[in-house]
Amino acid sequence: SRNEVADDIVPITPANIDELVEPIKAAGRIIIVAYGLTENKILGMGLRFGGRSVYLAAGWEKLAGIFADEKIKKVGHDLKLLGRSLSEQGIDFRGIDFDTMIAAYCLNPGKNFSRLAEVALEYLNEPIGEPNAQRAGRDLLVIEKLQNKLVDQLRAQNLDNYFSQVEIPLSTVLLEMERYGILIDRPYLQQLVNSFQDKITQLEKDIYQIAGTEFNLNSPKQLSFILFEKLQLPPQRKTKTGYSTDEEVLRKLAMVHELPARLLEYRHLQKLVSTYGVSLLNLVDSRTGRIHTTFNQAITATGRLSSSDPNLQNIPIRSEYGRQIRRAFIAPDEKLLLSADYSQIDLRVLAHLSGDEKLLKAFLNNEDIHNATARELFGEITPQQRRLAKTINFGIIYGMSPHGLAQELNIDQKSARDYIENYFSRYCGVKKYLDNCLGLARQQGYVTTILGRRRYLPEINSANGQLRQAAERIALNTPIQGTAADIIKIAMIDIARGLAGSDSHLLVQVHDELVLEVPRKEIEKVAEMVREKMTAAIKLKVPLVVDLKYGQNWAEMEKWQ
DNA sequence: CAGGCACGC
DNA sequence: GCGTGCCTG
Repeated sequence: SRNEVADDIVPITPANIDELVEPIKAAGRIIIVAYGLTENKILGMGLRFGGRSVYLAAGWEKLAGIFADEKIKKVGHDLKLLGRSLSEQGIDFRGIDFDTMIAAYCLNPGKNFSRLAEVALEYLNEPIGEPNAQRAGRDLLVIEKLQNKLVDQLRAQNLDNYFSQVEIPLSTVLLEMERYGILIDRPYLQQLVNSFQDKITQLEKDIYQIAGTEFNLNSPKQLSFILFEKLQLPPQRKTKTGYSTDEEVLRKLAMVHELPARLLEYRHLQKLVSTYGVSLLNLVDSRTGRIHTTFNQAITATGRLSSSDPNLQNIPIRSEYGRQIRRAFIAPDEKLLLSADYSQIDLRVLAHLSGDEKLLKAFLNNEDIHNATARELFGEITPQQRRLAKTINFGIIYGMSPHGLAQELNIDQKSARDYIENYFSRYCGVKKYLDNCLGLARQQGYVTTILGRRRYLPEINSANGQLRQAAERIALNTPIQGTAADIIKIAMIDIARGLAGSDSHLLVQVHDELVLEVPRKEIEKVAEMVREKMTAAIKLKVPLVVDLKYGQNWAEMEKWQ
């Protein structure tokens, strides 16, 4: 049957491409495969429409009108990537209708379906060979068959709406965000890198002097020798390969020796320079001065997005030096950055899913949730008790064990267990809900989010205690984290629609935060629209609260009302 | 390529 | 709990 498929595809010379336009329009639907997308180029492209397949080795710009036409439905595998590539060549891409990567991800987000071959193997039990001249013809038919199969399975899991109304529209929103990019203040960032680099050089000198020898500061192995053998400092913790030299360890050692203190600062600055300084500067588009990340829509097991090249979801914020990096993300003069983040969305989701009376009441009264928890658990709200309550709240969301909580709070496991027991006796709705999650997970082999997306947990009944407990934490965390992800996805689609045709743009999503670029004149209108779309994305038993900020850069922002 | 480490939510 | 990325060896 391979030959039959291979014969099915017709190579088209650039001169004849124009003749495809009318038939494609008549078909109204086109399956696309593209090869060699890596270097902002395309090596070849297969198209299938109206029951026939063609292969183009060049000349697809003549089909720009087809690609840009929203009414012509596009079917393929990772179409956002194709859209990015076409965009580099000045060709707009609209009308994403079905994506086998995203469909397969919706059905099983725990698996890697980044390549068509992996989806074909899973759902058609059909291996895909090495690329060759006939590859496109076969891939087009594979996608056609896969679509039918995946549509059936989505329907069977009642995910067809979620797929077509959330994930598919989202892929276009993400494509636009990637294409638009976020502006970088390059001279500022370069200057900042230089000044950090000077500090690093000085710290290196100091550390070598204190150690009495030069060594590679970036090597935990060499550092471990200096700290624990040469200087005879007390090791705190072991790793697989030796003694740990992580931040927690160095903090302890810093109390008895000055080298670890310097090293902490060195590591911090080195991290900022290498991850957020140099590499960020290298990724700025020289034409636009902007950074164009890639949002991965089909990577995480919980349904969150991820971001890479560069990762804009882990830009520093906590330390002062870190905030200086963040300051390099700017709006052009006539515009502002608008940041909108969900307040405590995870705990609000937990309140909704569990129906716990105390948690619901705290949010309905718009209380500070960590204060409310502190009052409930300890009867008082000292800063210390609030911190404790906050850590416990985080622990609940992460399905944290007594062991994990003990480590986080630096207390013994017995005390940690007491805290957790106390929490569950006060918030018994939460306790019941989490127990029920575990029961369902064990019985069904999966857990679900509010929109019905599943995450399978093959290890949930494992005889291996470590694996089983890890699966149990996942079972507790995924419905919460995954539901929060569902909610912000809906909000993004609604906001993008609200912005259509305007000069305001979504730029970045950071799990519970959206960053937009907005003309100064529109800031009030857009801020209110964003708040409205985010709070109304989904109706929960508690209100969704959104905090808005605006400013010329991503670090220095003022509250919006 | 795995491990250690560190940045974010 | 969920990611990405730098560096070393």
